[in-house]
Amino acid sequence: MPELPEVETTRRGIAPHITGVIIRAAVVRQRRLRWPVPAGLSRRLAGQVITAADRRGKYLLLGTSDFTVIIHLGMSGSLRMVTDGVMPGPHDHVDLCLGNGLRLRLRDPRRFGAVLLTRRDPMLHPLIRNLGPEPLTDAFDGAWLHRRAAGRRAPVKSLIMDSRIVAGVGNIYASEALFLAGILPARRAGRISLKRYEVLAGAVKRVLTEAIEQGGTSLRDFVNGSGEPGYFLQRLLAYGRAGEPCVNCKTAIAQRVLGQRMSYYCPRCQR
DNA sequence: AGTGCGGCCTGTCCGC
DNA sequence: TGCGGACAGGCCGCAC
Repeated sequence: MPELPEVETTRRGIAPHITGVIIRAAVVRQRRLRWPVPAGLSRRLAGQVITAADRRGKYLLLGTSDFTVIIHLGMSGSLRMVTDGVMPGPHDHVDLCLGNGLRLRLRDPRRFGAVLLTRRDPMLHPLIRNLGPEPLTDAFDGAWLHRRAAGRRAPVKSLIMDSRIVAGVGNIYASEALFLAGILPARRAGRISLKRYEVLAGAVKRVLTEAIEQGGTSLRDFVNGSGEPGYFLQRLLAYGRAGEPCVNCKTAIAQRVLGQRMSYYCPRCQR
């Protein structure tokens, strides 16, 4: 489900309900996610106050008095606030039960998501440590992309989906950004000019910013912390539009698998 | 070091 | 209406 805009939408939705609130307990109905949910989660979190709801790439970082709860939504995960007493569905795997009568509930049918716990600086966690810059900061720009692309023969789409290069760009927004930038997704990363990478970096920032403003993209079941869908789906120009006319030139949008992921592009506008 | 895959899961959709 | 197979928003860990 979620790329950076969907995770950010989730973060903004839940933050007001959880920050400054004490955790009473955790209910774990299914431990087997991407990695096992830590043993003793409820015992360790009971009494902890949530002090922050941050995001790094696609990871949500819930800071508490002594820990950070690291949450990843994988392919099909969503988080929402429910009141105590709302019955869990079959894929509602974890609840954080809060002192204000609300629960933060993780639903994840495919179980590619994760709930982890660390006592240390979360930025040093193995899953976080090697992430590239946040795409919406100044650390991410065309010069950075151009430098990291040097010598790479893989497709540029694979480059911008590599979380070590830039954090949080997934399959939807990679296709969208390349469409906006007029670059073919299959073009070899090492053979693109600095000038074009500057355009691409701008396109990544633009598409992610606009998607956040629209509350993310709901393809199947993405919902924000209140259970509402996002509206960026209606603004997708390439992703999922194979065979439909390009908004610029009317040529049929093409699709092709690159790096095991489906890619969508205009064979005329993108070079 | 960079690249390409298998694998982890369930739900949905499509063609027969 | 049922069934098999392909596919889906991620990404680690491994072999080469």
